[in-house]
Amino acid sequence: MKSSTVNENQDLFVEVVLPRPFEGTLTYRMTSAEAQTKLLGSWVLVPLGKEKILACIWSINTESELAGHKLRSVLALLQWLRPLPVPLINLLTALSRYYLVPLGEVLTLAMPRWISKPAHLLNPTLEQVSPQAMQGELIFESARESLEKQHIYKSLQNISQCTPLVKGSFPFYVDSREWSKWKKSSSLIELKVPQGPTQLKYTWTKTESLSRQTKLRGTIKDLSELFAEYSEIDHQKVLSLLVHRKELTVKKSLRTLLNEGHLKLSVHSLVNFEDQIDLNITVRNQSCMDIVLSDEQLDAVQMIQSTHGFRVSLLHGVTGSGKTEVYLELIESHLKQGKQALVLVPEIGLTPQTVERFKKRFTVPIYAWHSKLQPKERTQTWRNLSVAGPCVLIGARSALFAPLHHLGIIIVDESHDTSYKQGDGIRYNARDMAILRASYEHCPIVLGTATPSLESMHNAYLGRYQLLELKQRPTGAIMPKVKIVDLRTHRAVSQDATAITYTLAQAISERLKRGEQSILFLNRRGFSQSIRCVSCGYLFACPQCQSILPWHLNSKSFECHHCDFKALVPSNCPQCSASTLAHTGRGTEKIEQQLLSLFPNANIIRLDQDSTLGAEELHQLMHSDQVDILIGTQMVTKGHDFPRVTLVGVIDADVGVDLPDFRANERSFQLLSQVAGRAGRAHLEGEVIVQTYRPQEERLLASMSHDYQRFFLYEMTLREVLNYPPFSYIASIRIQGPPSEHLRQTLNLFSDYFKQTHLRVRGPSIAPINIFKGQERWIILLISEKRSILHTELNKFKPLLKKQNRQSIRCIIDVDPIDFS
DNA sequence: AGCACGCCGACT
DNA sequence: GTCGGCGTGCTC
Repeated sequence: MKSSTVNENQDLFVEVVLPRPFEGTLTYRMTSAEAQTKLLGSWVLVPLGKEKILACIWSINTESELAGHKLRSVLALLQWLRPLPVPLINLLTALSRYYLVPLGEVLTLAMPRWISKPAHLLNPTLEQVSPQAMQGELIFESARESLEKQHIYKSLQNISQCTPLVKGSFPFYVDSREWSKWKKSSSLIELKVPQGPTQLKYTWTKTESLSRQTKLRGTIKDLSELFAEYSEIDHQKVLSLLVHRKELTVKKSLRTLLNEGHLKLSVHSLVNFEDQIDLNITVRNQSCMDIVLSDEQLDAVQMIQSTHGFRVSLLHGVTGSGKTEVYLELIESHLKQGKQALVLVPEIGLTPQTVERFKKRFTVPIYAWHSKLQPKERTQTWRNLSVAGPCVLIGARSALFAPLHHLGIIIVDESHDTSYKQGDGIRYNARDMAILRASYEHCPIVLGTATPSLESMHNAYLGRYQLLELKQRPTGAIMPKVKIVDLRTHRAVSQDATAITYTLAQAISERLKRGEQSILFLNRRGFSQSIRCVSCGYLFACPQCQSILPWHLNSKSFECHHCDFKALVPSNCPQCSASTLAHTGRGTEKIEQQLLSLFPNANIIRLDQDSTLGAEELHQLMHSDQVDILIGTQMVTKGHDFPRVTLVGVIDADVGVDLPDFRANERSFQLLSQVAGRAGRAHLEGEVIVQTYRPQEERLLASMSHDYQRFFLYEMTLREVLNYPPFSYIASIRIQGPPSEHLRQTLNLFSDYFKQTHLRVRGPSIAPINIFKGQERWIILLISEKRSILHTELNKFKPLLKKQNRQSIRCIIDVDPIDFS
């Protein structure tokens, strides 16, 4: 990219990525005259077929294999859009290879759907008309010629290089007939892009004397006087100096002068993308001066700061150990150096609170980035970021691809959270990609969590990550006592409240008396109804394939999802012959009813997927004394700090562990640890009651004693024996479509194919949950001890997959899947 | 993705 | 005899 040494008008070849599902880049010509600015990552308008679309420059070459072929030229270099940061280009390229997603699709991650008002761009540099030019191009060409006769065309051309043209924002008058004519003649291209990041400064240059001006009166006279005084003048200033005239009249007169060639319009100051970094600016709010870190926290900060450049630090700290303080401290030091910070959080729900906390602490802009953001806000933030100085960006997954140009540090909060893995579309893991981005940015990254994923901890032990532990709670709060209640021996408190044992009911009742709060946690995620014996805990398994048998309401019988086994429910338990068979999977509403029957006077609120309660409202409610008991699913476990909660009850700690998922135990442990962290965060001692049919399992015993190490060692042994991650690498092939011969053929083809490879193959097995009626979903698991082998095989397989991807069958590769259903 | 080309059913 | 279905394949 040494444009200065390239001869004028010598052709360059640029490799561009288009937001289309193409595997690689496309090559276009570009003259070096256009190439005076930095090109890498720049946004250009290119022709593709008969379309004209926005693309991003991935590389620049002076030679090309395709030279001499029918290469087309870049239409325009859109200088008002800031080029994509180079580390982001590298990240997207790597992501595309790692997850086997076409580059073009990957680009859309860093390219928000610019759905603000459509802007218009005058086609400034048309391709040369070739003999074989299409009809459309000829029409266009003639339109351009007629336009070129007007001086005004040149002016428009200048402007459109620097900012998109939006009707009404012209410095001169354009009537709507003319406008629509241009649009129709396709000399204007409609683009959905944001307007330039800053307002443009227009400068007028007087070229000829105005003596030949025919009607030197009115506004024209005013203007000519103005231009006599100033040889160069800002467009806005013209308007402000002629406020006594109607703006439209001024614009019309300007147009006349322009059209007759008395004036030239040149666009001078572009947006200045070369920001200057302010060192040692004040970033901390005055009101936040008195924060004192504990020795542990201070150590962690110093250890992370001890090296410059890229390094992964795993910050392992129990709930309430003050990880956020560590983040804030680290971020502050980077902000002081004029750098930016990126904070990834798992759920949209806790973003507002986190944002508030950061806003209190820092004077620099704090931006939020999540899916609930309005398109307008999103575009605004995207634009702000591209020119931002020191700032903090807090967001979910997709914030990772935000155009931060001075990234100084990345924080991944709750880094164990599985929602970092995107479950549809481009199935990337934001935690892993964040590490990759940090490596390209040469900046530190901190993975914070109370329960590290086995993969992360494994990496820490291998020395790939720096491990930092926060073992104490600076507030002095002690960890809650955890009591395990064996559902096989403990009876329900009453006929009307079958889900609640006497022990739990007793504990709740105590809190009610003391005016403290309880949280009841119910995890019913992705679990179809099944039947179990409440006496011995026996769960019906398929006699043919050992998987858990789901019970179907419509057939009132068991139907195995992995084979063709079907059976009616027996009246007695096959294990202990008791007649105490009951359905699993109790909903939150049901629990609410049961609680009301027990405590008719208690104030109970429910929080689940279909509850309309926002995070703000919940917070307020819980801090008031209008709530005694909160019932909820996953959501109650995250981020909230409710000081008056002293009891957490887990209704059924076994939900989810029977899923055909080797990470089920890990997730259960993480969930239980997190739930336990909700109890007794302030000065009141907390208690956790866990109801379970399997009190002897390690995930429970370890979480009971708040012993991550114990769980880690136990589970790692299992993973090693079974050869699961982190001792192996997995990819899955998901095949979805209506049951058909073609589907069966595809499944057979794939499984036969993989049997010839070096990969371990499991499946195809049908996914437990069929989302769409009449659709089947199959999964083939591919396992290898070497990541490179897995990738090589997947790449070899990909053409085959693409070929089968038809007739309403969808085949997807999922690298590092977390979701096996 | 969009768009054209291409080969088989119900209509002026 | 044509209009139109979407299956297939290409776009620098």
